[in-house]
Amino acid sequence: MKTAERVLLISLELFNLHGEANVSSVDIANEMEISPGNLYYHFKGKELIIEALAKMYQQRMDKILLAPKSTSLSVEEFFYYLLLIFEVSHLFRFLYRNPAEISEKYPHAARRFKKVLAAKESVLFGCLLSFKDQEMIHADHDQLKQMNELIGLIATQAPNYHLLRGMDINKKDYVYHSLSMILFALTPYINLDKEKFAALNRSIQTQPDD
Amino acid sequence: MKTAERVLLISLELFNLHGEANVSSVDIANEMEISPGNLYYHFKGKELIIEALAKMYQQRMDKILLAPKSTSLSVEEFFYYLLLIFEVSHLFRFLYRNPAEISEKYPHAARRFKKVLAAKESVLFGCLLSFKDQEMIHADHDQLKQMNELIGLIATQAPNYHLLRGMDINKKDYVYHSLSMILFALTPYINLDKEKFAALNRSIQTQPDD
DNA sequence: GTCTATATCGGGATAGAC
DNA sequence: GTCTATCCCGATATAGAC
Repeated sequence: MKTAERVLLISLELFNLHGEANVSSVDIANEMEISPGNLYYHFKGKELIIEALAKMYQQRMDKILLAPKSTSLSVEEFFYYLLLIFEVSHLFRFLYRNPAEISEKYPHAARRFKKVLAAKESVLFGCLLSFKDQEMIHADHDQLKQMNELIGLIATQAPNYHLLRGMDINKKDYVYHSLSMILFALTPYINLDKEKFAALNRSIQTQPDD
Repeated sequence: MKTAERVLLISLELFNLHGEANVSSVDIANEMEISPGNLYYHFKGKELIIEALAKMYQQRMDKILLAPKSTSLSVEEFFYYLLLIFEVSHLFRFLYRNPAEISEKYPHAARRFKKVLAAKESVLFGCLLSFKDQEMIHADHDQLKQMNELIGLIATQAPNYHLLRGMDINKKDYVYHSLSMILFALTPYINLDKEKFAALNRSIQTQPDD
Protein backbone atom coordinates (compact mmCIF):
# COMPACT_ATOMS: atom_id res chain seq x y z
CA MET A 1 0.00 0.00 0.00
CA LYS A 2 1.15 3.49 -0.79
CA THR A 3 2.21 5.67 2.12
CA ALA A 4 -0.44 8.30 1.40
CA GLU A 5 -3.16 5.68 1.68
CA ARG A 6 -1.72 4.32 4.89
CA VAL A 7 -1.69 7.82 6.35
CA LEU A 8 -5.41 8.11 5.75
CA LEU A 9 -6.26 4.70 7.16
CA ILE A 10 -4.15 5.08 10.29
CA SER A 11 -5.32 8.65 10.85
CA LEU A 12 -8.94 7.57 10.56
CA GLU A 13 -8.37 4.83 13.09
CA LEU A 14 -6.61 7.11 15.57
CA PHE A 15 -9.13 9.91 15.18
CA ASN A 16 -12.00 7.50 15.79
CA LEU A 17 -10.34 5.98 18.81
CA HIS A 18 -9.06 9.08 20.57
CA GLY A 19 -10.81 12.03 18.97
CA GLU A 20 -9.29 14.28 16.35
CA ALA A 21 -8.08 16.87 18.86
CA ASN A 22 -6.08 14.29 20.81
CA VAL A 23 -4.11 13.02 17.85
CA SER A 24 -1.12 15.06 16.68
CA SER A 25 0.75 14.64 13.44
CA VAL A 26 3.60 13.16 15.43
CA ASP A 27 1.25 10.56 16.89
CA ILE A 28 0.23 9.55 13.41
CA ALA A 29 3.83 9.33 12.24
CA ASN A 30 4.78 7.25 15.29
CA GLU A 31 1.91 4.85 14.80
CA MET A 32 2.93 4.41 11.18
CA GLU A 33 6.59 4.11 12.14
CA ILE A 34 7.65 6.81 9.76
CA SER A 35 9.16 10.20 10.56
CA PRO A 36 7.12 13.39 11.00
CA GLY A 37 9.04 14.89 8.12
CA ASN A 38 7.98 12.08 5.89
CA LEU A 39 4.37 12.54 6.92
CA TYR A 40 4.60 16.18 5.92
CA TYR A 41 5.95 15.20 2.56
CA HIS A 42 2.63 13.46 1.85
CA PHE A 43 0.23 15.75 3.67
CA LYS A 44 1.22 19.29 4.50
CA GLY A 45 -0.63 19.38 7.80
CA LYS A 46 -3.45 17.69 9.67
CA GLU A 47 -5.92 19.86 7.87
CA LEU A 48 -5.27 18.20 4.54
CA ILE A 49 -5.59 14.75 6.07
CA ILE A 50 -8.95 15.62 7.50
CA GLU A 51 -10.17 17.07 4.26
CA ALA A 52 -9.17 13.91 2.45
CA LEU A 53 -11.02 11.82 5.02
CA ALA A 54 -14.10 14.01 4.72
CA LYS A 55 -13.96 13.45 0.99
CA MET A 56 -13.79 9.69 1.49
CA TYR A 57 -16.77 9.93 3.81
CA GLN A 58 -18.71 11.93 1.28
CA GLN A 59 -17.96 9.50 -1.53
CA ARG A 60 -18.92 6.46 0.51
CA MET A 61 -22.12 8.09 1.67
CA ASP A 62 -23.07 9.42 -1.74
CA LYS A 63 -22.75 5.94 -3.16
CA ILE A 64 -25.43 4.81 -0.75
CA LEU A 65 -27.63 7.87 -0.96
CA LEU A 66 -27.66 8.10 -4.70
CA ALA A 67 -28.23 4.39 -5.23
CA PRO A 68 -31.26 3.98 -7.46
CA LYS A 69 -33.75 2.97 -4.77
CA SER A 70 -36.53 0.91 -6.28
CA THR A 71 -38.86 3.79 -5.46
CA SER A 72 -40.99 1.92 -2.99
CA LEU A 73 -39.13 0.44 -0.04
CA SER A 74 -40.74 -1.82 2.50
CA VAL A 75 -40.35 -0.90 6.14
CA GLU A 76 -37.84 -3.69 6.54
CA GLU A 77 -35.84 -2.45 3.60
CA PHE A 78 -35.95 1.05 4.99
CA PHE A 79 -34.31 -0.11 8.19
CA TYR A 80 -31.74 -2.05 6.29
CA TYR A 81 -31.04 1.10 4.35
CA LEU A 82 -30.64 3.00 7.61
CA LEU A 83 -28.21 0.35 8.77
CA LEU A 84 -26.03 0.91 5.70
CA ILE A 85 -25.97 4.62 6.42
CA PHE A 86 -25.17 4.08 10.09
CA GLU A 87 -22.32 1.78 9.23
CA VAL A 88 -20.59 4.39 7.11
CA SER A 89 -21.20 7.02 9.78
CA HIS A 90 -19.67 4.62 12.25
CA LEU A 91 -16.56 4.24 10.09
CA PHE A 92 -16.09 8.01 10.15
CA ARG A 93 -17.48 8.60 13.61
CA PHE A 94 -14.75 11.04 14.58
CA LEU A 95 -16.52 13.59 12.41
CA TYR A 96 -19.54 13.34 14.68
CA ARG A 97 -17.65 13.74 17.93
CA ASN A 98 -17.45 17.51 18.13
CA PRO A 99 -18.93 18.98 15.00
CA ALA A 100 -18.49 22.49 16.36
CA GLU A 101 -14.74 22.11 16.69
CA ILE A 102 -14.40 20.49 13.31
CA SER A 103 -16.46 23.20 11.67
CA GLU A 104 -14.31 25.95 13.10
CA LYS A 105 -10.95 24.36 12.45
CA TYR A 106 -11.69 22.69 9.13
CA PRO A 107 -14.32 24.65 7.22
CA HIS A 108 -13.73 22.75 3.99
CA ALA A 109 -14.30 19.39 5.61
CA ALA A 110 -17.30 20.82 7.42
CA ARG A 111 -18.89 21.92 4.18
CA ARG A 112 -18.72 18.41 2.82
CA PHE A 113 -20.00 16.97 6.04
CA LYS A 114 -23.01 19.25 6.17
CA LYS A 115 -23.76 18.66 2.52
CA VAL A 116 -23.91 14.94 3.20
CA LEU A 117 -26.16 15.45 6.19
CA ALA A 118 -28.56 17.53 4.13
CA ALA A 119 -28.62 14.91 1.39
CA LYS A 120 -29.22 12.18 3.94
CA GLU A 121 -32.09 14.10 5.44
CA SER A 122 -33.77 14.73 2.14
CA VAL A 123 -33.41 11.15 0.95
CA LEU A 124 -34.87 9.80 4.19
CA PHE A 125 -37.71 12.27 4.00
CA GLY A 126 -38.38 10.97 0.53
CA CYS A 127 -38.71 7.48 2.00
CA LEU A 128 -41.19 8.70 4.59
CA LEU A 129 -43.23 10.44 1.90
CA SER A 130 -43.37 7.32 -0.18
CA PHE A 131 -44.52 5.38 2.89
CA LYS A 132 -47.32 7.84 3.25
CA ASP A 133 -48.26 7.49 -0.41
CA GLN A 134 -48.48 3.75 -0.02
CA GLU A 135 -50.43 4.22 3.18
CA MET A 136 -47.89 2.26 5.13
CA ILE A 137 -47.68 5.14 7.55
CA HIS A 138 -50.48 7.37 8.84
CA ALA A 139 -49.32 10.85 9.64
CA ASP A 140 -49.77 14.31 8.24
CA HIS A 141 -47.00 16.22 6.54
CA ASP A 142 -46.01 18.05 9.68
CA GLN A 143 -45.68 14.83 11.62
CA LEU A 144 -43.51 13.40 8.87
CA LYS A 145 -41.23 16.37 9.23
CA GLN A 146 -40.98 15.84 12.95
CA MET A 147 -40.21 12.17 12.46
CA ASN A 148 -37.51 13.09 10.03
CA GLU A 149 -36.01 15.49 12.50
CA LEU A 150 -36.03 12.89 15.24
CA ILE A 151 -34.33 10.43 12.93
CA GLY A 152 -31.73 13.08 12.12
CA LEU A 153 -31.07 13.73 15.77
CA ILE A 154 -30.68 10.06 16.57
CA ALA A 155 -28.52 9.44 13.53
CA THR A 156 -26.09 12.26 14.18
CA GLN A 157 -25.95 12.31 17.96
CA ALA A 158 -26.24 8.67 18.90
CA PRO A 159 -22.48 8.11 19.21
CA ASN A 160 -22.08 10.95 21.68
CA TYR A 161 -25.14 9.89 23.58
CA HIS A 162 -23.96 6.34 23.94
CA LEU A 163 -20.51 7.49 24.89
CA LEU A 164 -22.08 9.54 27.65
CA ARG A 165 -23.84 6.44 28.91
CA GLY A 166 -20.58 4.61 29.12
CA MET A 167 -20.99 2.41 26.06
CA ASP A 168 -17.97 1.45 24.05
CA ILE A 169 -18.36 3.43 20.87
CA ASN A 170 -15.73 1.41 19.11
CA LYS A 171 -17.96 -1.63 19.15
CA LYS A 172 -20.76 -1.40 16.66
CA ASP A 173 -23.48 -2.37 19.15
CA TYR A 174 -24.71 1.15 19.59
CA VAL A 175 -25.65 1.25 15.92
CA TYR A 176 -28.32 -1.37 16.47
CA HIS A 177 -29.46 0.33 19.59
CA SER A 178 -29.89 3.54 17.64
CA LEU A 179 -31.94 1.75 15.03
CA SER A 180 -34.26 0.43 17.68
CA MET A 181 -34.69 3.93 19.04
CA ILE A 182 -35.78 5.04 15.59
CA LEU A 183 -38.12 2.11 15.30
CA PHE A 184 -39.65 3.06 18.64
CA ALA A 185 -40.19 6.62 17.51
CA LEU A 186 -41.88 5.56 14.28
CA THR A 187 -43.88 2.63 15.61
CA PRO A 188 -47.04 4.52 16.57
CA TYR A 189 -47.40 5.69 12.99
CA ILE A 190 -46.46 2.56 11.09
CA ASN A 191 -48.97 0.10 9.74
CA LEU A 192 -47.20 -3.19 10.12
CA ASP A 193 -48.71 -6.41 11.37
CA LYS A 194 -47.56 -7.67 14.73
CA GLU A 195 -45.49 -10.56 13.44
CA LYS A 196 -43.54 -8.53 10.95
CA PHE A 197 -43.01 -5.90 13.58
CA ALA A 198 -41.67 -8.43 16.08
CA ALA A 199 -39.39 -9.89 13.46
CA LEU A 200 -38.02 -6.48 12.57
CA ASN A 201 -37.48 -5.70 16.22
CA ARG A 202 -35.59 -8.94 16.68
CA SER A 203 -33.42 -8.41 13.68
CA ILE A 204 -32.45 -5.00 14.99
CA GLN A 205 -31.76 -6.20 18.45
CA THR A 206 -29.71 -9.12 17.29
CA GLN A 207 -26.20 -7.88 17.17
CA PRO A 208 -24.23 -9.56 14.42
CA ASP A 209 -20.54 -9.83 15.05
CA ASP A 210 -18.32 -6.99 14.04
CA MET B 1 -17.65 41.12 43.08
CA LYS B 2 -14.68 39.07 44.20
CA THR B 3 -12.15 38.12 41.56
CA ALA B 4 -12.67 34.40 42.07
CA GLU B 5 -16.36 34.76 41.31
CA ARG B 6 -15.68 36.87 38.27
CA VAL B 7 -13.29 34.22 36.98
CA LEU B 8 -16.06 31.66 37.09
CA LEU B 9 -18.64 33.86 35.41
CA ILE B 10 -16.35 35.01 32.62
CA SER B 11 -14.97 31.52 32.09
CA LEU B 12 -18.47 30.11 31.85
CA GLU B 13 -19.40 32.71 29.28
CA LEU B 14 -16.30 32.14 27.18
CA PHE B 15 -16.56 28.35 27.36
CA ASN B 16 -20.19 28.49 26.26
CA LEU B 17 -19.44 30.86 23.41
CA HIS B 18 -16.29 29.28 21.99
CA GLY B 19 -16.05 25.81 23.48
CA GLU B 20 -13.82 24.87 26.37
CA ALA B 21 -10.93 23.73 24.18
CA ASN B 22 -10.75 27.07 22.38
CA VAL B 23 -10.41 29.17 25.51
CA SER B 24 -6.98 29.39 27.14
CA SER B 25 -6.24 30.72 30.59
CA VAL B 26 -4.68 33.74 28.93
CA ASP B 27 -7.91 34.38 27.05
CA ILE B 28 -9.78 34.37 30.32
CA ALA B 29 -7.28 36.72 31.94
CA ASN B 30 -7.44 39.09 28.96
CA GLU B 31 -11.21 39.16 28.94
CA MET B 32 -11.17 39.96 32.65
CA GLU B 33 -8.41 42.50 32.18
CA ILE B 34 -6.21 40.92 34.79
CA SER B 35 -2.83 39.24 34.34
CA PRO B 36 -2.42 35.49 33.79
CA GLY B 37 -0.36 35.39 36.97
CA ASN B 38 -3.23 36.81 38.92
CA LEU B 39 -5.60 34.29 37.44
CA TYR B 40 -3.31 31.53 38.61
CA TYR B 41 -3.31 32.97 42.07
CA HIS B 42 -7.04 32.25 42.27
CA PHE B 43 -7.24 29.04 40.26
CA LYS B 44 -4.17 26.94 39.72
CA GLY B 45 -5.09 25.92 36.20
CA LYS B 46 -8.08 25.57 33.92
CA GLU B 47 -8.87 22.24 35.49
CA LEU B 48 -9.84 23.80 38.79
CA ILE B 49 -12.03 26.36 37.06
CA ILE B 50 -13.90 23.66 35.24
CA GLU B 51 -14.33 21.63 38.37
CA ALA B 52 -15.79 24.64 40.14
CA LEU B 53 -18.18 25.23 37.26
CA ALA B 54 -19.23 21.59 37.27
CA LYS B 55 -19.95 21.93 40.95
CA MET B 56 -22.11 25.01 40.30
CA TYR B 57 -23.95 23.07 37.62
CA GLN B 58 -24.53 20.18 39.96
CA GLN B 59 -25.84 22.42 42.72
CA ARG B 60 -28.20 24.29 40.44
CA MET B 61 -29.49 21.07 38.95
CA ASP B 62 -29.85 19.30 42.27
CA LYS B 63 -31.96 22.14 43.55
CA ILE B 64 -34.42 21.46 40.75
CA LEU B 65 -34.23 17.69 40.81
CA LEU B 66 -34.59 17.33 44.54
CA ALA B 67 -37.44 19.83 44.80
CA PRO B 68 -40.33 18.15 46.60
CA LYS B 69 -42.52 17.52 43.59
CA SER B 70 -46.15 17.31 44.60
CA THR B 71 -46.02 13.64 43.59
CA SER B 72 -48.52 13.93 40.76
CA LEU B 73 -47.59 16.37 38.04
CA SER B 74 -49.89 17.23 35.20
CA VAL B 75 -48.52 16.93 31.70
CA GLU B 76 -48.29 20.70 31.48
CA GLU B 77 -46.35 20.85 34.74
CA PHE B 78 -44.09 18.11 33.50
CA PHE B 79 -43.13 20.17 30.49
CA TYR B 80 -42.60 23.21 32.62
CA TYR B 81 -40.36 21.09 34.79
CA LEU B 82 -38.43 20.00 31.69
CA LEU B 83 -38.07 23.64 30.75
CA LEU B 84 -36.43 24.43 34.09
CA ILE B 85 -33.98 21.60 33.57
CA PHE B 86 -33.22 22.69 30.02
CA GLU B 87 -32.57 26.22 31.13
CA VAL B 88 -29.89 25.16 33.58
CA SER B 89 -28.37 22.85 30.99
CA HIS B 90 -28.37 25.80 28.64
CA LEU B 91 -26.48 27.93 31.16
CA PHE B 92 -23.75 25.28 31.33
CA ARG B 93 -24.02 24.13 27.76
CA PHE B 94 -20.27 23.95 27.26
CA LEU B 95 -20.34 20.76 29.31
CA TYR B 96 -22.51 19.17 26.64
CA ARG B 97 -20.38 20.20 23.71
CA ASN B 98 -17.85 17.40 23.72
CA PRO B 99 -18.49 15.14 26.67
CA ALA B 100 -15.78 12.75 25.56
CA GLU B 101 -13.08 15.40 25.73
CA ILE B 102 -14.29 16.72 29.04
CA SER B 103 -14.39 13.23 30.49
CA GLU B 104 -10.85 12.51 29.50
CA LYS B 105 -9.35 15.82 30.52
CA TYR B 106 -11.39 16.52 33.64
CA PRO B 107 -12.43 13.25 35.27
CA HIS B 108 -13.58 14.97 38.45
CA ALA B 109 -15.92 17.31 36.62
CA ALA B 110 -17.07 14.41 34.48
CA ARG B 111 -18.04 12.39 37.55
CA ARG B 112 -20.28 15.19 38.76
CA PHE B 113 -21.75 15.65 35.32
CA LYS B 114 -22.62 12.01 34.92
CA LYS B 115 -24.05 11.85 38.39
CA VAL B 116 -26.39 14.69 37.52
CA LEU B 117 -27.41 13.00 34.29
CA ALA B 118 -28.23 9.81 36.13
CA ALA B 119 -30.29 11.70 38.70
CA LYS B 120 -32.11 13.55 35.96
CA GLU B 121 -32.92 10.34 34.18
CA SER B 122 -34.25 8.66 37.27
CA VAL B 123 -36.38 11.64 38.31
CA LEU B 124 -37.91 11.90 34.87
CA PHE B 125 -38.58 8.20 34.79
CA GLY B 126 -40.39 8.65 38.09
CA CYS B 127 -42.62 11.22 36.42
CA LEU B 128 -43.41 8.84 33.58
CA LEU B 129 -44.24 6.09 36.04
CA SER B 130 -46.61 8.36 37.94
CA PHE B 131 -48.28 9.29 34.65
CA LYS B 132 -48.85 5.64 34.04
CA ASP B 133 -50.28 5.18 37.54
CA GLN B 134 -52.72 7.97 36.95
CA GLU B 135 -53.52 6.53 33.54
CA MET B 136 -52.49 9.73 31.85
CA ILE B 137 -50.24 7.71 29.60
CA HIS B 138 -50.84 4.31 28.08
CA ALA B 139 -47.68 2.33 27.62
CA ASP B 140 -46.05 -0.71 29.09
CA HIS B 141 -42.94 -0.57 31.24
CA ASP B 142 -40.62 -1.24 28.35
CA GLN B 143 -42.12 1.57 26.32
CA LEU B 144 -41.70 3.93 29.26
CA LYS B 145 -38.03 3.03 29.33
CA GLN B 146 -37.71 3.77 25.66
CA MET B 147 -39.45 7.10 26.08
CA ASN B 148 -37.12 7.96 28.87
CA GLU B 149 -34.13 7.11 26.76
CA LEU B 150 -35.41 9.25 23.91
CA ILE B 151 -35.94 12.15 26.31
CA GLY B 152 -32.39 11.67 27.58
CA LEU B 153 -31.00 11.73 24.08
CA ILE B 154 -32.87 14.87 23.15
CA ALA B 155 -32.00 16.58 26.43
CA THR B 156 -28.29 15.90 26.23
CA GLN B 157 -27.65 16.11 22.51
CA ALA B 158 -30.01 18.83 21.38
CA PRO B 159 -27.43 21.62 21.55
CA ASN B 160 -25.02 19.77 19.28
CA TYR B 161 -27.78 18.78 16.94
CA HIS B 162 -29.03 22.32 16.58
CA LEU B 163 -25.53 23.60 16.16
CA LEU B 164 -25.08 21.16 13.32
CA ARG B 165 -28.20 22.53 11.67
CA GLY B 166 -26.80 26.01 11.83
CA MET B 167 -28.92 27.33 14.67
CA ASP B 168 -27.45 29.86 17.03
CA ILE B 169 -26.96 27.95 20.23
CA ASN B 170 -26.41 31.09 22.22
CA LYS B 171 -30.01 32.06 21.75
CA LYS B 172 -32.37 30.01 23.83
CA ASP B 173 -34.74 29.19 20.98
CA TYR B 174 -33.44 25.70 20.54
CA VAL B 175 -34.58 24.87 24.05
CA TYR B 176 -38.19 25.28 23.04
CA HIS B 177 -37.61 23.38 19.88
CA SER B 178 -36.18 20.51 21.91
CA LEU B 179 -39.22 20.50 24.13
CA SER B 180 -41.49 20.23 21.14
CA MET B 181 -39.45 17.27 19.91
CA ILE B 182 -40.04 15.58 23.23
CA LEU B 183 -43.72 16.38 23.07
CA PHE B 184 -43.87 14.86 19.62
CA ALA B 185 -42.20 11.69 20.82
CA LEU B 186 -44.60 11.30 23.75
CA THR B 187 -47.80 12.42 22.03
CA PRO B 188 -48.93 9.02 20.75
CA TYR B 189 -48.96 7.71 24.30
CA ILE B 190 -50.43 10.65 26.15
CA ASN B 191 -54.10 10.97 27.04
CA LEU B 192 -54.74 14.65 26.73
CA ASP B 193 -57.74 16.29 25.14
CA LYS B 194 -57.20 18.12 21.90
CA GLU B 195 -57.56 21.62 23.31
CA LYS B 196 -55.12 21.14 26.13
CA PHE B 197 -52.72 19.51 23.73
CA ALA B 198 -52.91 22.43 21.31
CA ALA B 199 -52.42 24.90 24.13
CA LEU B 200 -49.35 23.03 25.35
CA ASN B 201 -47.98 22.92 21.86
CA ARG B 202 -48.48 26.64 21.47
CA SER B 203 -46.87 27.47 24.78
CA ILE B 204 -43.82 25.44 23.77
CA GLN B 205 -43.59 26.96 20.35
CA THR B 206 -43.95 30.49 21.62
CA GLN B 207 -40.47 31.68 22.29
CA PRO B 208 -40.40 34.12 25.18
CA ASP B 209 -37.65 36.67 25.03
CA ASP B 210 -34.32 35.78 26.48
C1' DG C 1 10.46 8.98 -0.46
C1' DT C 2 12.37 9.07 3.74
C1' DC C 3 15.23 10.63 7.42
C1' DT C 4 17.28 14.01 11.17
C1' DA C 5 17.55 18.35 12.92
C1' DT C 6 15.70 22.51 13.93
C1' DA C 7 12.69 26.66 14.03
C1' DT C 8 8.40 28.61 15.62
C1' DC C 9 4.44 29.26 18.18
C1' DG C 10 0.92 29.05 21.78
C1' DG C 11 -0.75 27.37 26.09
C1' DG C 12 0.25 26.05 30.84
C1' DA C 13 2.64 27.13 34.81
C1' DT C 14 5.55 29.59 38.35
C1' DA C 15 8.88 32.91 40.82
C1' DG C 16 9.55 37.13 42.73
C1' DA C 17 8.68 42.14 42.94
C1' DC C 18 5.12 45.46 44.30
C1' DG D 1 -4.10 40.42 45.44
C1' DT D 2 -1.95 41.77 41.52
C1' DC D 3 1.68 42.42 38.15
C1' DT D 4 5.88 41.27 35.05
C1' DA D 5 9.02 38.15 33.46
C1' DT D 6 10.17 33.80 32.40
C1' DC D 7 10.28 28.77 31.72
C1' DC D 8 8.63 24.49 29.91
C1' DC D 9 6.45 21.74 26.78
C1' DG D 10 3.93 19.79 22.99
C1' DA D 11 2.28 20.52 18.34
C1' DT D 12 3.07 22.48 13.80
C1' DA D 13 5.99 23.20 10.20
C1' DT D 14 10.22 23.21 7.29
C1' DA D 15 15.19 22.72 5.56
C1' DG D 16 18.56 19.91 3.94
C1' DA D 17 21.04 15.43 3.86
C1' DC D 18 20.58 10.62 2.17
